[in-house]
This record gives sequence, C-alpha cells and structure tokens, in this order.
Amino acid sequence: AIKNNTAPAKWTYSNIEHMKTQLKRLGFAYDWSREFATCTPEYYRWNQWLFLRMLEKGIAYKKTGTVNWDPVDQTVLANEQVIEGRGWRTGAVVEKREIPMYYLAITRHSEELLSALDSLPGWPERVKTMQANWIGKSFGVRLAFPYELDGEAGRLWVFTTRADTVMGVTFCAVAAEHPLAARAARRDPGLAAFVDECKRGSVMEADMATMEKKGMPTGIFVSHPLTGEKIEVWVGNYVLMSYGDGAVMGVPGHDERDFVFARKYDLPIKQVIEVADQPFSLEAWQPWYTDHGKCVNSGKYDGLDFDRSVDAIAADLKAKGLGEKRVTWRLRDWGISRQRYWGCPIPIVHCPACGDVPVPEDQLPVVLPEDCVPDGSGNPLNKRGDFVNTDCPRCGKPAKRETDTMDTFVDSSWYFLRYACADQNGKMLDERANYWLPVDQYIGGIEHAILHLLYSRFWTKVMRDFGLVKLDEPFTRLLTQGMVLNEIFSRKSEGARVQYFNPADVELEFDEHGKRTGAKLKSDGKPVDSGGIRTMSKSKNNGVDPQSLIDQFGADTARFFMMFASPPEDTLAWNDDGVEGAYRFLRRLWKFAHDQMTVISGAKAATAARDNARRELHLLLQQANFDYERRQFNTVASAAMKMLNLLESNATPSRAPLLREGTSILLRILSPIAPHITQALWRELAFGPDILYAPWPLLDEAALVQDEIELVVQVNGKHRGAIRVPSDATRETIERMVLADANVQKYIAGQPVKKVIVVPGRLVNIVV
RNA sequence: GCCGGGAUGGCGGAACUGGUAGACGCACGGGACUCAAAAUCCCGCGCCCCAAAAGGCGUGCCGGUUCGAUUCCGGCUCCCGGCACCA
Repeated sequence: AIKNNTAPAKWTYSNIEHMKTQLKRLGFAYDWSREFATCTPEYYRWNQWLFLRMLEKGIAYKKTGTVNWDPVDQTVLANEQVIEGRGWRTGAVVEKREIPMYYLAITRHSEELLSALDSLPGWPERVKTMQANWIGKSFGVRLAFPYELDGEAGRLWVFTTRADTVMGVTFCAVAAEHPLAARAARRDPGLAAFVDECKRGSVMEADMATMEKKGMPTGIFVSHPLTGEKIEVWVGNYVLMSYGDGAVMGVPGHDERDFVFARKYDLPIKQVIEVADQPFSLEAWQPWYTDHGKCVNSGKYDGLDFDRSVDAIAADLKAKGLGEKRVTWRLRDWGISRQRYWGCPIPIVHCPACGDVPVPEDQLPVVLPEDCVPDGSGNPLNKRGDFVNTDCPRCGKPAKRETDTMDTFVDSSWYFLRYACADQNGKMLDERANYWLPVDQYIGGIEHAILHLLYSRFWTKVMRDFGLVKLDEPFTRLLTQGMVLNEIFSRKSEGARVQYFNPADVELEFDEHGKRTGAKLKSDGKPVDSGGIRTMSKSKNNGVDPQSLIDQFGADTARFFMMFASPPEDTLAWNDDGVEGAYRFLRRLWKFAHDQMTVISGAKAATAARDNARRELHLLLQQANFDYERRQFNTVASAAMKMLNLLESNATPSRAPLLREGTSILLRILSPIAPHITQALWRELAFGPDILYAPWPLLDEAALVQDEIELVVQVNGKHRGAIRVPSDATRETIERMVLADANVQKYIAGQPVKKVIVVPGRLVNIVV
C-alpha cells in the first residue's frame, strides 16, 4: 500500500478479485456463495466480540511486551522489517521498546494442545512433532540457591531438566532483566553498561541463539542448595527471562553452552556423570558430555542412574524446602496487539477517569476507517481524530480509542468455522457449524505447521469452552504443501531499502556452455542481484502468476503440469520447462480420442479377456488408485500418460473393446486433474452426460493374473539375468530351475553354492 | 544455534514392506515426413572402458548391518521451512 500509495482496502479488494479470477479459470469447484473477506466489519466484529468475552474471563489480558522501534519513522517494526539490526526503510539502528499489549492465554491450554495431537491420526507426523516440540513440555526440578544480600535473605530460583548434575554446578547465570542483575547493576557501572547492552540486542530467538555468549560476574554469591558451597552469580546474555525463572544453573561438565561459557571465563568444570568407556580428563574429554549416565563425584548420589538420582535429589531439596519436581513449558502466551493500521481494531476505550473500558456489545463493531493511505511513519489511525476521539462508554466523558489492531492470525484462526454460516448476522456461529465441522481435509503450506495451526486449535478450544461450537479440534485431516521456491532478484537503492523484481521481468544471461553469467531487468537492461532461491512471497516479489500459463496453454495444462511436477508435500523450485510435455500429452489424448471415435463408441462393452495389454491397463489403474490414496498425484499423472501410450500402441479396430475400456478408465482417472478436457471427451465419446457423476473405474483383479512370471536372477547379489517360471511354482521348483539354467551355471562356474534365496514373485539370489 | 524436512542422470521426478536404480516427462542428439519451417512420428540418451559382446562404477559424504541398502543404523556436509510482529 505504501509503495502503491493506495488505501490498503482498495488494494486488498482488487487483489481478492484478481485471485478469484485465477481460481475460477483453473476450474476449482468452490462454493462461492459462502465467500466472505475477513477484513470486513461483518466478520471482524466477531473477533472483537469474542475478545471481549475472553477479557471477562481473563483469557485475554494486558501486560508489557518488547517491540522493535524505528526512531526515525517513529514506528514499530515487524521482525521481518529489521535487517541486520536496522529499519528496512530508514536504515536507522533499531531500538527495543517496552509497550503495553494484549495477550491471549494460550498456555492455559498447553496440556490439551499437546495431548490432543494423539487424537489426530490424519495429521502428518512431522507437523505433530513440530507442534509438540514448540509446546515443549519438560519435566525437571525447580530449585533455589539461597543467598544473603545487604542483610536480607533471598532465593535464586532456577529450573533444570538435569537435576542429576546439580552436584556439578560451578556458577549461576541470570537474564539481564532479572531482579538480581538489576540490583547488582546499581552498584557496578560496568555491569550496568553490560545489562544495557544485553537489553539492546535483537528480540528474535534465532539471533539470541547465534550471538556470542557473553557474561559478567555480579559479585553476588549464592549457596549450593545441597552442599552449601559458595557459587557466583553471572549475568548471561543467553539467559531468557521469558523461560522458567529467568535464571539457570551452570554445569559446564555436562552442558554444551555452559561449557563454552566456563571455558571463556575460566570457570571451574566438574565431572559428575560417568562417561561411558572413557576416563575423565578435561583435555581428552573434549568438549563435554551431555548423555545420561551414573552419578560420580556426587557424594551420596554416586552410582545412581538418571531417574534415581533425580528422584533422590528432588526429595532432598524438598525436605530442605529448596525445590521440587516441576513441569515447565516452552509455549508462551500469544501477543495479539499490533501497532498497525490495516487490521481489526481492538475494542477498548481509554478513559482518563475509568481506565481501559471495553466497548459495550451493542456498540460493536468498532469499524476501521478504510480510506487511510499510510506513509510508513507510524500508525495512520493515530492521526484520525474522528476515529480516536470518542466518549467513555462508562462515564460519558471524552476518551480515546485504542488504535492498536489485532494480529491477523486472529482472522485466520476461525474463518473455516464461519464458512458454515457466513450469512448469519445475529451471532458468531449457528448450529450449522456443528453440522459441517470439523474440516475433513485442510490444506496449507508447511510454513503454517506451528503458528497458524496452533492458534486455530487454541481458538477452537476457546470457542468450545464458551459453548459456541461442539468441537475439540478444527481439522481432521491435514495436507501440508511443500513450499514453491523461486529466485529472488533485487537492487539496493537509497539507504537500507531494497527493491525486488519479479522473475518474469528479469532476463537471464548465459555463456556458450549454458552457464549463468548474469541477470538483467528487461525494462532497463541493467543488471540485478540474485538473492538466492526462496519461498515465493509478496515481500520478495518472486511469485508466479498462473495466468500466463493459463493464457498460453489452458487451465487443464496448467493443472496437469503442476500436479505432474512433484508430490504436493515436497519443496519445489519453480521451473516451467516441463509445461510443454503436459500440453503435448493433453493434445495427444484429444487427437487419439477423435481419431478412434468411431472405434470406441462403436465397440461392445469390455470383455473379460486376459491378455498383456488388458493386464497392463488394470495394473495402471491399480497404480493410479494407490497413488490417489496416498496423495502422490505426480505418479497418477504418469499412470495416465502410460495408459495413453498403451492405448495408442493398440489403436487398431481389432482392439476395439480394449480401446473403449481403456479410454473410459483413462478419462476418469484423469478427470480430477484435467476436468475440462475429460468432460468434453466423455460426452463426445458418448460414455455419459457428465464425468463428474460417473462411477470410479472398477479394478478387474482377474485381469492381473498371469500364468508365467519372470524372476530376476542374481549371483552374489549381482544382476545376472532372468528366468520365466510358472506363477504357481514352489520354492523348490524355482531353485531347481534356476540352478539348471545354462546362463546361471556360467556365473556359478563350478563354485559351491552356499545358499539360494528365493523372494516370491521377485527374484532369486544364488550365493557362491 | 534449536526444532522439522530434504539431497537419486543435464533438469522435474519414479522405485509401494530391504529385492532389476533411473518409470513417466523435460532438455539434448540422430532419423522420417516437408521445397522449407512448425507440428507430428521413430530411435538414442547415468558415468567409464569398448567396434561390439562382455565388464566395471554409480542414489550428497564417511562408516556399519545384510545374501542383497536410494530404503535400516551411527557420524558428517549442504539446502529448504519454522523460531513467537511476514502470514
């Protein structure tokens, strides 16, 4: 919208129109009568309505959170808009800011979101694994290191999944935001500077994890909860305040990160776990040992294995009142406030007298003005007096509206429920939702494996808890498409700004060996930089518009080509080189059907004839059925091509029954992929009026039976030929026949036969 | 860095439960048809040696299990997705 200097509403609605045209031209069977857009007040009013219900129950709540702040544009930046620590438009060094935001308590549902994954057999394992790891249930021990500071007693709490190594603690580390760090910083300017430095860094987890691990001692000492030993507390830039208690115990002997830290700052390293098959030595024992094992150098815990030592240590800690077993989760609550214009307004009014006041239900929806044209500096809503200025719903005095909008993940968390009753204006959902839901087959990119799918599952559970729908899980079966990648072309312009060019507008240059030498923009002939091959995205402008394929080759070719390119779950680097092949195939099919029209429509119904061609035909049908079932559509397309090859090589009037049966099977297995051509041919060949309502072709098992089969013969695992045997031959018969075979004898050459392996229907391997 | 996935000819990919690696296409080479071109059809097409036959090597890399490994196990490398404000 900024680039096009257009109101986002206009831009969005025209994009919807464009994409609808594409979908319709591709011939998808969508029920457009249920269409709606999540950016209309008729939809998002229910986001607001449910948000207020959640606020009443404490599921939605307010607390501060950290955002990226561009000091030049005076704007909050998304993580994606921070490039190497600088704002994408201004190039200014980005700062962290703490601002109040609304959160949804997704962590209240951690247990169910995790355990219910087991109730989803129709979901890919990889997605369930990713979600389970994201939720991150870990069993451990929360323990306290007591200390005395300025005559006051305190306890430093940490969480560990490795309580068995507690006897190996040589230091503790706290996050920069930890109260102890703040206290120590007050009397140590050097430390204060370090704490500030830690707070300046990136908010992103990937940056946190890859940055250099740094620390500084606080001068504060705590006591080991079991031995009473003095242990120094450090501030570590790698300790997260948002996980556990914002503090960790340091066991350099048995934790990689602690080891690196200890080496860097010369902290002691203790071995307390027995290393399998290896005596302990710091030099030889590079660099650490993180496996479970028996305790050593651990006093009364020596010799205990992981489970027993954790039990014993937790029991001793509990007896001292210094710890107990504890379950900790990685999942954090969902921050939904966005300091952005184009979104669903958060329905809150800020009153100088009454504070934050929810907008009453009868005043919903709070409608977003659609005519703002953002310029990139700040949220344009703040400049709209007619939106901001209002009266307090409680006391009636002048007040200001909240200008933050909701994360658009909120919109996508329940749209599928709304499809069941998109015309319902009186409530969020009606009883039709219970009739239609759950979604039988959900389809989406693998990039949504965690966030969107987890938020939808959570939102569904909240709606269920409110009695709005009788549904535990929204999606019964899930197909996650692999990403379609394409090359990114760009130029650096003023400041940090990068301009991206669509690959369709770029011409590639090659040398005489066909090697890439460069790329230039078609419009000005000047070179562009290649940014590697990445997911197609709006921001990188590397998407492909299917329209050009449809214009050139038609919808069926575009569909067939895309299905043939790769299995849907695989990543695919886009390349339309093969589209000619798809086009040729469909044209060949069209020509074949017309050439053989009189033969096919004049033929009698299929006989139960048993011959190689008919056997081949039914093998291909079996293959197509199997591949449809396992959602591997590229090999369905292959089977269709093989079928046409088979029919073409049998295209004589004497094979009329085969041609008729084969064509009717071929059209039907191809129909989901190329619906237009197959429908036209179905009708022209007089198979029936409408292929969509034709029954699925029936596999003739009898056609697959054969009297003789060919077995591969191997000698010492090497392919040495083949032999034909009766299909009902016994193991003994096969063995005898193979050993009697002259060709086989040549390879055995008088050596003693040690073993003969017969794999029924496949091969024989002779070991000499 | 952590979590999930992937790597097979010049290219996209196939190989179902450990059993003939490279199906089906694309590209390319040769031929037919044509005055010519396009379209179409036929043949070839992993690498090495070779006139041919035969043979050897080969599924990212190193190692293991097995009569037999693209497939199973251990250890790596590189690429893709996600990492909580792209959605």
